[in-house]
Amino acid sequence: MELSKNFTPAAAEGKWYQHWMDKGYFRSKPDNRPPFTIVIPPPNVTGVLHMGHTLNETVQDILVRRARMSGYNTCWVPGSDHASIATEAKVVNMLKTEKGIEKSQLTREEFLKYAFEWKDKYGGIIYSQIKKLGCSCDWDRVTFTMDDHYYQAVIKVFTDLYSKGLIYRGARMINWDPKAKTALSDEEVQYKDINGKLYHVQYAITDSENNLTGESITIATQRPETIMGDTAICVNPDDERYKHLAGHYAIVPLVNRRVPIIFDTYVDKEFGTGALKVTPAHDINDYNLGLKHNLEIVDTLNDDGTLSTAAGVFIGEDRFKARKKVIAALDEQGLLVKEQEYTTRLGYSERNPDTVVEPRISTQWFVKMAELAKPALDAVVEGNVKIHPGDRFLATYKYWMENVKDWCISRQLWWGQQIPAFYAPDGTFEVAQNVDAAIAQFKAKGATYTAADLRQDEDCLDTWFSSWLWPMEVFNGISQPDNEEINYYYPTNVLVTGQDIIFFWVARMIMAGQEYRNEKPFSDVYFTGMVRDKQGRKMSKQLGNSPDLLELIERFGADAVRFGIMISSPAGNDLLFDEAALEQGSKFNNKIWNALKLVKMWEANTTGDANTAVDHFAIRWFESRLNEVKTQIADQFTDFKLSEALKALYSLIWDDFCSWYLEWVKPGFEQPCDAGIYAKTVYFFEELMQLLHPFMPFLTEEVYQLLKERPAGDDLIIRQYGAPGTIDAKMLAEGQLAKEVITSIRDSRNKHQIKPKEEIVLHIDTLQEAAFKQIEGMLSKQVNAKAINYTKEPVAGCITLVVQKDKFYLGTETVLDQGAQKDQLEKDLAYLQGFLVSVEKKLSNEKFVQNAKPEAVEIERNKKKDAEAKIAAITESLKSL
RNA sequence: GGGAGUUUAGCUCAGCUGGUUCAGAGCAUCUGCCUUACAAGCAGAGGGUCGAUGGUUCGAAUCCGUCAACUCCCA
Repeated sequence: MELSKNFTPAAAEGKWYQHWMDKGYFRSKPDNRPPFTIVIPPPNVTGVLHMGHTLNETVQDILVRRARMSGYNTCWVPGSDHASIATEAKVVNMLKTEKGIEKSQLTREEFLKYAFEWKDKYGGIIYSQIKKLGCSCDWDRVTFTMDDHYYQAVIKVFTDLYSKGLIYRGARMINWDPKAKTALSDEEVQYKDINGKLYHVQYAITDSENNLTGESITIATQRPETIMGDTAICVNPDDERYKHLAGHYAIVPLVNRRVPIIFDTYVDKEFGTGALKVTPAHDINDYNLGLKHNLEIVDTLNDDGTLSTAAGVFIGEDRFKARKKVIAALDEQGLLVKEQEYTTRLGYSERNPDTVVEPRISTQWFVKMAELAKPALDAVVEGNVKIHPGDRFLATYKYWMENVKDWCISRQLWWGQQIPAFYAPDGTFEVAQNVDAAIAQFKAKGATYTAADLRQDEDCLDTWFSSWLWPMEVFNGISQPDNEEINYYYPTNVLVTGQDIIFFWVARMIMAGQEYRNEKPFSDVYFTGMVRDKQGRKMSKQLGNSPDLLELIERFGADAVRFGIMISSPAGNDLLFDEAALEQGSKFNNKIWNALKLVKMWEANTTGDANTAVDHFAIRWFESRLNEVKTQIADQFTDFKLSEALKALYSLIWDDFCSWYLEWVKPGFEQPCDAGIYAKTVYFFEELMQLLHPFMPFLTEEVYQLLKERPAGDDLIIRQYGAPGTIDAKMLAEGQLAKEVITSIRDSRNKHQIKPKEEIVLHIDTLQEAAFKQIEGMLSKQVNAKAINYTKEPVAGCITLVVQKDKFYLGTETVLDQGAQKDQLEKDLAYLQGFLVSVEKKLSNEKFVQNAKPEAVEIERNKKKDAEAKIAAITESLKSL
């Protein structure tokens, strides 16, 4: 069969993915093999694949494919999460722009119907993209966090934790997203440095009798629009400036509220004016002060970020517009003393990045974390769950777990699991899996209600409250504990994810696993870095520096994309994405393709018996080299050093196999290929494709199938790895010597400007003639020598060079520049002499000889001997010039 | 403000518990080649005071202290 000039990825990708699917190779059912399980970090159902996913999925596919070829029953579960805030925002937006419907016009049921329609329409896009990448997920297992069984599992866990006292409802200061009108957890707030202003505002003072003293106190605030919510002024008790104000009051401007002056060491004397206005409803620290000093709480904001009636002024104005108006009003009244530039950090909503989060007091549902965190912390600290790379993230994990705060899990949204709390008209409530159970619970307490009397909590649960069950519930491990699958697949083997969700997700999954199965959810966590552009900037839609993945696959092929992303991705480090790496990948494709073409050319013209053992230097050498790399790669996989494993393979294939091995066994022009050598070469090629398969599945399968006729079912994807054979160190050293000799001679030819086509005569002065005799054929071909002679004397009129301890003389037609030759040799000599001096210095140092390990001393002695021998060789050569 | 990490060739990074000619790889650069698998290629080459500075040691890119720059996480 005629092979195309270059490898064409698109055809191979479609063909083999379909073949693998048809054969059911991705499907997994429990059997008696050991399982290797990975659950995909569920992407957002409305999302499309970006570079971060690509890196993630590629890593997972590499691990899964390698495990599949190593005797494991591999199961990679795909799926997505419902992403409540993001999806609800998209659906709301779509309803408004496409249908002109406001969310407020719809009932919950109607809205959810639209949301599910949206999900059905867009939810599958990401799966087809993951397939394009070649990922070998078990597509019969696609799971969605709003599937019926999953929904039930979440409700079950909620009611269970509630009954254990681990979930409670309470009023707390929470992070409020005024755009989405929902609470956020601490992890959903992102802080940014902002240039703001500090406004110094004067408050009049009254004494305890409510008489103006004529004095005033100046506070500094970043948020003048909240002063209408002030319920105290706080100063440090040690601050001499304010000591006399004990028992006095201040008058809040604009609203003329009389508030006490309180004293607390919390206030920093140095900051601002040393006087703090306290607004318990709108600042977490003020809130805590308020609790301590029993202050009134005046909430001056509505849920959409506008001023409430409680503010008294500028009612209905947006908080930022109100700020400007308050400043103007204060200025007008002469109360604004000064404005000061000030850098501060503001919290923004993760899901609405342009929206400043508002601290707000509200009644929400919380998970008590301390108790759940303990076993989850131990699991990691004791090494039961191993984090890669190294302990870099261990410290972060530990810190968070030891200082964990309660988790706010209620969201004022509809798209998600509705909180199963049922309220009676009198305000009492029961948490139960459904309304009937709630009625029964009420009844047990002596209250009789019908379903119509009860009202279910309007809010839904945080998406992470469903995601934390992912490794269990994808196998129905919560909804049907102890089913065959959960017992077989759980705990899973590896979780591959971005380091940015260590708290959102990883920590909480470990908590849930420990709580519900008393077992870790996975043995290893592999954190990938962030994908950045080549200038090191994060990829983002705003910058437009995020490439279109499908377009990249179209241009370079999936294998090249996988190669490019893995080769530049050392474990845990950020990845600087550069198309040059993908180009390198497609060149690698092509290199392998051409090697295949070369080998196929030999196939048609072989001679001899393929079954006769062949004793060829190149074969013996490559066998050892292959085994060496196999062993190395096995270790690298154990350490999750995938990038290094790929580099090792790249070099093994390109340099050792293509540049050396194939050249060494290549038959002469129009000569037949020895059948034994041919068979061995095909075998090596297969082994290489097998090792590379997890990284570049399509190309390797294609080449494997083309190398020879295969019976049905002989597919590379399921071919099992054999144990690495023996590594012959002597063989490796001889191969190394051969390569070095060839390279040095070629270098000499180059330096002396001998045309590639010109043949030389090679004279070798060596003590190990036998070693060179066995490689004469390949040696003369590689340096273009017409004859090889052995000598014990310098050969006049030749280029002289020394490799290790052997001397080589190149006889040539070209007239040589003796001066240049001499210069080169003298340079080498000078270097060696300097080196010798340093070694001798070391050896003459008594302390070194006494203290160093005997091996180290021995090594130095050998270095000395080697250097002396080389110096002798070069000196001799110089004499002959 | 608290914590963690990084700093090695023009770029991206390897270099494990100090000791082989230890200063490496890939990409980029330069030179010579259309050699009958591959010019998306072949054959070669050049390039670095290992962030700075002290110390430990017979010996430091490697261990310790201080400083500087950058990155990330947390408040």
